[in-house]
Amino acid sequence: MDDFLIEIEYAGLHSRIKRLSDALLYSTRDFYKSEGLDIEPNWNLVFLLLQKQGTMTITEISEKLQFSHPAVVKIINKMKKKGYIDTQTDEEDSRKQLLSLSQKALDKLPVFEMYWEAGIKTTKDLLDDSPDFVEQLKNIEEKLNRENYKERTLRNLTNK
Amino acid sequence: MDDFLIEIEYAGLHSRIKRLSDALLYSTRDFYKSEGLDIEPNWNLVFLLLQKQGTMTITEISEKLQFSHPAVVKIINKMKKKGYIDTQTDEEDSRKQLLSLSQKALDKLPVFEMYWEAGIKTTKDLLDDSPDFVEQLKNIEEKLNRENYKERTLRNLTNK
DNA sequence: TACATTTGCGTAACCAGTTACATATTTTAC
DNA sequence: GTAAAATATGTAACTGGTTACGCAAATGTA
Repeated sequence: MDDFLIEIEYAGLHSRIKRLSDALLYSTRDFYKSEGLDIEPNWNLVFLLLQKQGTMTITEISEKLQFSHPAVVKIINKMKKKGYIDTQTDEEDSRKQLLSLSQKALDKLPVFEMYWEAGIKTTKDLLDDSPDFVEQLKNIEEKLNRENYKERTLRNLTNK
Repeated sequence: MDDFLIEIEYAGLHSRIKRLSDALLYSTRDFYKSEGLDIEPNWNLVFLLLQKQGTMTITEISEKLQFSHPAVVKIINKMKKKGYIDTQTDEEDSRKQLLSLSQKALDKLPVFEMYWEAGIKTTKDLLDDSPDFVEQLKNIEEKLNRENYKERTLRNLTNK
């Protein structure tokens, strides 16, 4: 090989994870574009959520995905612009925007699902000789939920 | 729990990897800031490279890290602004900028290394009950190097 | 030797996330 | 019933990556 980030072992791990994440993201976007699909990465998450729940607010979605709410606002605004999302203000709480899938979204869903399925198939293929990856990723997520990287590292510093 | 991205299994994996990558990145930045360190994530990679190689060009660094060259330009410009990088133009090829660590960088290195070591310790702790994670990450990287996500997914689409 | 190609690097525009701040509305507490 | 606190959402500014484009210098080739 000759991949410096791998060479330096633990010192390169964060950057490798970012590199992987970016590669998947850009490649997914490229995939949708090359197939002429009017969707973007992450929209599948919103489709899935709204399909399941019917109607949700920005805050509910951001909690479910564990994204910041401005991130969700951005995603939803784009989806609205493409006509996939209907909104109405909650009658009992006028601050809340009730979001749901538009008719156009429902119509296109079967086609989108075909493409998303192909992506899932790819993900499974990528993992088929790494049977513990997902589980061990979950270990890491849980540890970081209990105590984040900064706190842990401060602790490691003072315990030198 | 109640983490939707985990619930939906393979459909949420890319976003989980991004979420993890972001969490590490932001937490690292926060860590440096809270300790009053004048450094940013990724700079350790440049320090390591230049320490090992003495002098490198933008292009060489971008190849080593497998980052795009504009990404490296941005990192180096920031490091220059803080006085950590000396540059001189190559006498044989005036397009090339020869980059090296400044005296200030060399002076501060021992302190920085102490902090980076604490980070590596954290990373090891995060992985200590996930002994296969790094190796299986490498499997994935290698697969994607051979054929990227888009190509794989196009193939999975037509082979339905 | 001159012209076409390649290379190095800088800049602009984009992208998907973040934090910080603002505002309007609702809820709580006295 | 009103003031204070909390909540929902929007917006601005930042970050760290990308691709696309441009230009100057070097290299290859007829």
